[in-house]
Amino acid sequence: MFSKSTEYALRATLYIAQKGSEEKKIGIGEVSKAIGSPQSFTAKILQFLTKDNKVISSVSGPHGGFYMTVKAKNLPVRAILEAMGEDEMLDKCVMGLAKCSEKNPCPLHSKYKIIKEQMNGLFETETILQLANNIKNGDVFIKSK
Amino acid sequence: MFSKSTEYALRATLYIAQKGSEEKKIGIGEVSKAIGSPQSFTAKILQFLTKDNKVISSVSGPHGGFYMTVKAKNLPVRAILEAMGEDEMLDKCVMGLAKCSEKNPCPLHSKYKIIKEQMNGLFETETILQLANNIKNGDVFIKSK
DNA sequence: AAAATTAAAGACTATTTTGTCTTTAATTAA
DNA sequence: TTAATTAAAGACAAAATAGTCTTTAATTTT
Repeated sequence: MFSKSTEYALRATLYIAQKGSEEKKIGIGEVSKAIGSPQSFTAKILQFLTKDNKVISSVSGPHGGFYMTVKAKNLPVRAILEAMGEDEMLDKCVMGLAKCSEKNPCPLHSKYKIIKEQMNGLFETETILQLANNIKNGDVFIKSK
Repeated sequence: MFSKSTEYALRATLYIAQKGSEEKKIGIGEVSKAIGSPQSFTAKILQFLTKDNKVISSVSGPHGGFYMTVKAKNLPVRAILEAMGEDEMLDKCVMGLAKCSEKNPCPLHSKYKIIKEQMNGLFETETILQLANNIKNGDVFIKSK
Protein backbone atom coordinates (compact mmCIF):
# COMPACT_ATOMS: atom_id res chain seq x y z
CA MET A 1 0.00 0.00 0.00
CA PHE A 2 2.37 2.71 1.19
CA SER A 3 6.13 3.10 0.89
CA LYS A 4 8.41 2.10 3.76
CA SER A 5 9.03 5.81 4.35
CA THR A 6 5.35 6.45 4.86
CA GLU A 7 4.93 3.41 7.09
CA TYR A 8 7.72 4.71 9.32
CA ALA A 9 6.24 8.21 9.15
CA LEU A 10 2.87 6.94 10.39
CA ARG A 11 4.36 4.96 13.25
CA ALA A 12 6.89 7.60 14.27
CA THR A 13 4.29 10.34 14.28
CA LEU A 14 1.92 8.31 16.43
CA TYR A 15 4.73 7.57 18.86
CA ILE A 16 5.67 11.23 19.15
CA ALA A 17 2.02 12.19 19.55
CA GLN A 18 1.64 9.66 22.30
CA LYS A 19 4.82 10.26 24.27
CA GLY A 20 5.76 13.82 23.49
CA SER A 21 4.56 17.34 24.05
CA GLU A 22 5.86 20.88 23.88
CA GLU A 23 7.25 20.30 27.38
CA LYS A 24 8.60 16.80 26.75
CA LYS A 25 10.45 16.31 23.50
CA ILE A 26 11.47 12.92 22.17
CA GLY A 27 14.88 12.08 20.72
CA ILE A 28 15.31 10.28 17.43
CA GLY A 29 17.00 7.36 19.20
CA GLU A 30 13.96 6.73 21.34
CA VAL A 31 11.58 7.02 18.41
CA SER A 32 13.39 4.57 16.14
CA LYS A 33 13.83 2.12 18.97
CA ALA A 34 10.16 2.32 19.92
CA ILE A 35 8.87 1.66 16.43
CA GLY A 36 11.64 -0.67 15.27
CA SER A 37 13.00 1.34 12.36
CA PRO A 38 16.48 2.28 11.12
CA GLN A 39 17.53 5.37 13.04
CA SER A 40 19.22 7.47 10.36
CA PHE A 41 16.52 6.77 7.85
CA THR A 42 13.85 7.67 10.37
CA ALA A 43 15.72 10.86 11.17
CA LYS A 44 15.56 11.88 7.55
CA ILE A 45 11.82 11.22 7.43
CA LEU A 46 11.16 13.17 10.61
CA GLN A 47 13.21 16.08 9.30
CA PHE A 48 11.00 16.03 6.26
CA LEU A 49 7.81 16.02 8.33
CA THR A 50 9.21 18.95 10.28
CA LYS A 51 9.69 21.16 7.23
CA ASP A 52 7.31 24.11 7.58
CA ASN A 53 6.07 22.41 10.76
CA LYS A 54 3.78 20.42 8.55
CA VAL A 55 3.01 17.78 11.12
CA ILE A 56 5.72 17.58 13.73
CA SER A 57 7.98 20.15 15.33
CA SER A 58 11.51 19.97 16.67
CA VAL A 59 14.25 21.83 18.48
CA SER A 60 17.97 21.15 18.52
CA GLY A 61 20.22 21.07 21.55
CA PRO A 62 20.08 19.47 24.97
CA HIS A 63 16.57 18.47 25.95
CA GLY A 64 15.61 19.08 22.36
CA GLY A 65 13.88 16.57 20.16
CA PHE A 66 10.60 16.06 18.37
CA TYR A 67 7.12 16.91 19.55
CA MET A 68 3.70 17.87 18.26
CA THR A 69 1.49 20.80 19.07
CA VAL A 70 -2.02 20.13 20.30
CA LYS A 71 -3.28 21.46 17.00
CA ALA A 72 -1.13 19.02 15.04
CA LYS A 73 -2.24 16.09 17.18
CA ASN A 74 -5.80 16.85 16.22
CA LEU A 75 -5.09 16.55 12.50
CA PRO A 76 -6.52 13.56 10.66
CA VAL A 77 -4.09 10.76 9.85
CA ARG A 78 -4.42 11.85 6.27
CA ALA A 79 -2.25 14.87 7.10
CA ILE A 80 0.72 12.51 7.48
CA LEU A 81 0.05 11.00 4.07
CA GLU A 82 -0.22 14.45 2.54
CA ALA A 83 3.01 15.57 4.14
CA MET A 84 4.71 12.48 2.71
CA GLY A 85 3.18 13.11 -0.69
CA GLU A 86 1.36 9.78 -0.68
CA ASP A 87 -2.19 11.00 -0.43
CA GLU A 88 -2.59 10.56 -4.18
CA MET A 89 -2.57 6.86 -3.43
CA LEU A 90 -6.08 7.40 -2.09
CA ASP A 91 -7.31 8.43 -5.51
CA LYS A 92 -5.12 6.39 -7.83
CA CYS A 93 -6.40 3.95 -10.45
CA VAL A 94 -5.89 0.36 -9.32
CA MET A 95 -4.90 -0.70 -12.84
CA GLY A 96 -2.58 2.24 -13.41
CA LEU A 97 -4.62 4.22 -15.91
CA ALA A 98 -3.36 7.80 -15.94
CA LYS A 99 -6.89 9.03 -16.46
CA CYS A 100 -9.40 6.71 -14.88
CA SER A 101 -12.75 8.32 -14.29
CA GLU A 102 -16.48 7.87 -14.73
CA LYS A 103 -16.02 8.90 -18.36
CA ASN A 104 -13.04 6.62 -18.92
CA PRO A 105 -13.26 3.89 -16.29
CA CYS A 106 -10.86 0.98 -15.98
CA PRO A 107 -12.49 -2.45 -15.62
CA LEU A 108 -12.34 -2.28 -11.83
CA HIS A 109 -13.22 1.40 -11.47
CA SER A 110 -16.82 1.22 -10.29
CA LYS A 111 -16.19 -1.41 -7.63
CA TYR A 112 -12.82 -0.15 -6.49
CA LYS A 113 -14.25 3.34 -6.13
CA ILE A 114 -16.27 2.19 -3.13
CA ILE A 115 -13.16 0.80 -1.49
CA LYS A 116 -11.28 4.04 -2.11
CA GLU A 117 -14.10 6.01 -0.56
CA GLN A 118 -13.80 3.93 2.56
CA MET A 119 -10.06 4.40 2.69
CA ASN A 120 -10.51 8.13 2.32
CA GLY A 121 -13.09 8.05 5.08
CA LEU A 122 -10.77 6.13 7.37
CA PHE A 123 -7.80 8.46 7.00
CA GLU A 124 -9.99 11.54 7.11
CA THR A 125 -11.94 10.54 10.20
CA GLU A 126 -9.29 9.13 12.47
CA THR A 127 -7.16 11.76 14.13
CA ILE A 128 -3.57 11.30 15.16
CA LEU A 129 -4.57 11.92 18.76
CA GLN A 130 -7.26 9.24 18.76
CA LEU A 131 -4.86 6.58 17.53
CA ALA A 132 -2.15 7.77 19.92
CA ASN A 133 -4.55 7.35 22.82
CA ASN A 134 -5.26 3.79 21.76
CA ILE A 135 -1.54 3.08 21.94
CA LYS A 136 -1.41 4.63 25.39
CA ASN A 137 -4.24 2.40 26.52
CA GLY A 138 -2.29 -0.64 25.39
CA ASP A 139 -4.96 -1.65 22.93
CA VAL A 140 -2.77 -1.37 19.86
CA PHE A 141 0.93 -1.38 18.97
CA ILE A 142 3.36 0.31 16.64
CA LYS A 143 6.17 -2.21 16.82
CA SER A 144 6.22 -5.87 15.93
CA LYS A 145 7.16 -8.22 18.71
CA MET B 1 -1.40 0.07 -4.55
CA PHE B 2 0.32 -2.32 -6.94
CA SER B 3 3.66 -2.11 -8.72
CA LYS B 4 3.87 -0.92 -12.31
CA SER B 5 4.63 -4.52 -13.30
CA THR B 6 1.39 -5.73 -11.79
CA GLU B 7 -0.61 -2.89 -13.31
CA TYR B 8 0.70 -3.87 -16.74
CA ALA B 9 0.07 -7.53 -15.96
CA LEU B 10 -3.56 -6.83 -15.14
CA ARG B 11 -4.17 -4.77 -18.28
CA ALA B 12 -2.22 -7.06 -20.62
CA THR B 13 -3.98 -10.15 -19.33
CA LEU B 14 -7.40 -8.58 -19.78
CA TYR B 15 -6.48 -7.56 -23.31
CA ILE B 16 -5.31 -11.05 -24.21
CA ALA B 17 -8.42 -12.55 -22.63
CA GLN B 18 -10.58 -10.22 -24.63
CA LYS B 19 -8.91 -10.43 -28.03
CA GLY B 20 -7.18 -13.78 -28.04
CA SER B 21 -7.96 -17.46 -28.00
CA GLU B 22 -6.27 -20.77 -28.69
CA GLU B 23 -7.05 -20.13 -32.37
CA LYS B 24 -6.11 -16.45 -32.42
CA LYS B 25 -2.91 -15.54 -30.66
CA ILE B 26 -1.86 -11.98 -29.93
CA GLY B 27 1.62 -10.58 -30.49
CA ILE B 28 3.49 -8.59 -27.87
CA GLY B 29 3.52 -5.55 -30.15
CA GLU B 30 -0.25 -5.47 -30.31
CA VAL B 31 -0.61 -5.97 -26.57
CA SER B 32 1.74 -3.19 -25.53
CA LYS B 33 0.23 -0.82 -28.04
CA ALA B 34 -3.30 -1.62 -26.88
CA ILE B 35 -2.61 -1.00 -23.23
CA GLY B 36 -0.01 1.77 -23.63
CA SER B 37 2.96 0.10 -21.99
CA PRO B 38 6.67 -0.25 -22.85
CA GLN B 39 6.95 -3.25 -25.19
CA SER B 40 10.12 -4.94 -23.92
CA PHE B 41 9.12 -4.55 -20.32
CA THR B 42 5.67 -5.92 -21.04
CA ALA B 43 7.27 -8.85 -22.86
CA LYS B 44 9.23 -9.73 -19.77
CA ILE B 45 6.09 -9.60 -17.63
CA LEU B 46 4.12 -11.78 -20.04
CA GLN B 47 6.96 -14.29 -20.15
CA PHE B 48 6.75 -14.43 -16.41
CA LEU B 49 2.99 -14.99 -16.42
CA THR B 50 3.54 -17.75 -18.95
CA LYS B 51 5.88 -19.73 -16.72
CA ASP B 52 4.16 -23.01 -15.85
CA ASN B 53 1.19 -21.65 -17.81
CA LYS B 54 0.17 -19.93 -14.65
CA VAL B 55 -2.24 -17.55 -16.29
CA ILE B 56 -1.43 -17.07 -19.93
CA SER B 57 -0.02 -19.36 -22.63
CA SER B 58 2.19 -18.70 -25.63
CA VAL B 59 3.79 -20.21 -28.70
CA SER B 60 6.76 -18.98 -30.70
CA GLY B 61 6.97 -18.70 -34.45
CA PRO B 62 4.80 -17.28 -37.20
CA HIS B 63 1.21 -16.88 -36.12
CA GLY B 64 2.40 -17.46 -32.61
CA GLY B 65 1.75 -15.14 -29.70
CA PHE B 66 -0.07 -15.05 -26.40
CA TYR B 67 -3.46 -16.46 -25.58
CA MET B 68 -5.48 -17.84 -22.68
CA THR B 69 -7.33 -21.09 -22.30
CA VAL B 70 -11.00 -21.01 -21.42
CA LYS B 71 -10.09 -22.37 -18.03
CA ALA B 72 -7.61 -19.55 -17.42
CA LYS B 73 -10.10 -16.92 -18.51
CA ASN B 74 -12.44 -18.14 -15.82
CA LEU B 75 -9.91 -17.59 -13.05
CA PRO B 76 -10.54 -14.77 -10.59
CA VAL B 77 -8.50 -11.60 -11.10
CA ARG B 78 -6.67 -12.57 -7.96
CA ALA B 79 -4.88 -15.27 -9.96
CA ILE B 80 -2.98 -12.52 -11.77
CA LEU B 81 -1.92 -10.97 -8.47
CA GLU B 82 -0.83 -14.36 -7.18
CA ALA B 83 1.17 -15.05 -10.32
CA MET B 84 2.90 -11.70 -9.90
CA GLY B 85 3.54 -12.39 -6.23
CA GLU B 86 1.54 -9.37 -5.14
CA ASP B 87 -1.37 -11.10 -3.48
CA GLU B 88 0.28 -10.58 -0.11
CA MET B 89 -0.66 -6.93 -0.60
CA LEU B 90 -4.20 -8.05 0.15
CA ASP B 91 -3.20 -9.08 3.64
CA LYS B 92 -0.43 -6.65 4.49
CA CYS B 93 -0.43 -4.32 7.50
CA VAL B 94 -1.13 -0.76 6.41
CA MET B 95 1.43 0.58 8.88
CA GLY B 96 4.09 -1.95 7.99
CA LEU B 97 4.04 -4.09 11.10
CA ALA B 98 5.62 -7.45 10.29
CA LYS B 99 3.16 -9.17 12.58
CA CYS B 100 -0.10 -7.32 12.69
CA SER B 101 -3.00 -9.40 13.94
CA GLU B 102 -5.91 -9.49 16.34
CA LYS B 103 -3.43 -10.28 19.10
CA ASN B 104 -0.99 -7.58 18.07
CA PRO B 105 -2.97 -5.02 16.10
CA CYS B 106 -1.59 -1.80 14.66
CA PRO B 107 -3.63 1.33 15.40
CA LEU B 108 -5.51 1.01 12.11
CA HIS B 109 -5.92 -2.76 12.12
CA SER B 110 -9.56 -3.16 13.09
CA LYS B 111 -10.86 -0.59 10.63
CA TYR B 112 -8.48 -1.38 7.79
CA LYS B 113 -9.38 -5.06 8.10
CA ILE B 114 -12.82 -4.33 6.73
CA ILE B 115 -11.34 -2.58 3.73
CA LYS B 116 -8.99 -5.49 3.10
CA GLU B 117 -11.87 -7.91 3.24
CA GLN B 118 -13.62 -5.96 0.54
CA MET B 119 -10.52 -5.89 -1.61
CA ASN B 120 -10.15 -9.62 -1.22
CA GLY B 121 -13.78 -10.04 -2.14
CA LEU B 122 -13.38 -7.89 -5.22
CA PHE B 123 -10.37 -9.74 -6.61
CA GLU B 124 -11.79 -13.11 -5.67
CA THR B 125 -15.23 -12.55 -7.16
CA GLU B 126 -14.46 -10.86 -10.45
CA THR B 127 -13.19 -13.23 -13.09
CA ILE B 128 -10.83 -12.28 -15.88
CA LEU B 129 -13.52 -13.21 -18.41
CA GLN B 130 -16.14 -10.95 -16.85
CA LEU B 131 -13.88 -7.93 -16.98
CA ALA B 132 -12.74 -8.80 -20.51
CA ASN B 133 -16.36 -8.86 -21.63
CA ASN B 134 -16.89 -5.40 -20.21
CA ILE B 135 -14.01 -4.16 -22.34
CA LYS B 136 -15.52 -5.83 -25.39
CA ASN B 137 -18.81 -4.08 -24.70
CA GLY B 138 -17.03 -0.74 -24.69
CA ASP B 139 -18.09 -0.04 -21.12
CA VAL B 140 -14.57 0.15 -19.72
CA PHE B 141 -11.03 0.75 -20.97
CA ILE B 142 -7.50 -0.48 -20.40
CA LYS B 143 -5.63 2.42 -21.93
CA SER B 144 -5.65 6.08 -21.05
CA LYS B 145 -6.70 8.42 -23.81
C1' DA C 1 32.88 31.20 26.94
C1' DA C 2 33.39 26.32 26.46
C1' DA C 3 31.61 21.83 26.39
C1' DA C 4 27.93 18.87 25.67
C1' DT C 5 23.74 17.49 23.35
C1' DT C 6 20.63 17.36 19.98
C1' DA C 7 18.51 17.86 15.17
C1' DA C 8 19.73 19.54 10.22
C1' DA C 9 22.02 18.91 6.06
C1' DG C 10 23.91 16.52 2.72
C1' DA C 11 27.11 13.25 0.59
C1' DC C 12 27.31 8.65 -0.12
C1' DT C 13 26.02 3.52 -0.78
C1' DA C 14 22.89 -0.39 -1.56
C1' DT C 15 18.86 -2.44 -3.25
C1' DT C 16 14.79 -2.76 -5.88
C1' DT C 17 12.07 -1.52 -9.62
C1' DT C 18 11.58 -0.20 -14.21
C1' DG C 19 13.05 -0.35 -18.58
C1' DT C 20 16.06 -1.49 -23.05
C1' DC C 21 18.59 -4.18 -26.15
C1' DT C 22 20.74 -8.20 -28.24
C1' DT C 23 21.05 -12.95 -28.98
C1' DT C 24 18.84 -17.50 -29.04
C1' DA C 25 15.29 -20.89 -29.68
C1' DA C 26 10.96 -22.42 -31.53
C1' DT C 27 7.80 -22.70 -35.19
C1' DT C 28 5.85 -22.07 -39.63
C1' DA C 29 5.66 -21.01 -44.53
C1' DA C 30 7.83 -20.90 -48.92
C1' DT D 1 15.63 -26.94 -46.03
C1' DT D 2 15.95 -22.18 -45.90
C1' DA D 3 13.99 -17.86 -44.66
C1' DA D 4 10.85 -15.47 -41.96
C1' DT D 5 8.42 -14.67 -37.70
C1' DT D 6 7.59 -14.92 -33.22
C1' DA D 7 8.49 -15.50 -28.06
C1' DA D 8 12.39 -16.75 -24.56
C1' DA D 9 16.42 -15.61 -22.26
C1' DG D 10 19.43 -12.85 -20.35
C1' DA D 11 22.74 -9.04 -20.12
C1' DC D 12 22.57 -4.18 -19.41
C1' DA D 13 21.15 0.57 -18.03
C1' DA D 14 18.40 4.00 -15.64
C1' DA D 15 15.66 5.60 -12.04
C1' DA D 16 13.52 5.34 -7.65
C1' DT D 17 13.61 3.83 -3.00
C1' DA D 18 15.85 2.59 1.16
C1' DG D 19 19.44 3.17 4.13
C1' DT D 20 24.17 4.91 6.26
C1' DC D 21 27.52 8.08 7.71
C1' DT D 22 29.89 12.43 8.51
C1' DT D 23 29.85 17.22 9.16
C1' DT D 24 27.39 21.39 10.58
C1' DA D 25 24.26 24.24 13.13
C1' DA D 26 21.40 25.22 17.04
C1' DT D 27 20.71 25.18 21.85
C1' DT D 28 21.56 24.46 26.58
C1' DT D 29 24.28 23.58 30.57
C1' DT D 30 28.35 24.31 33.16
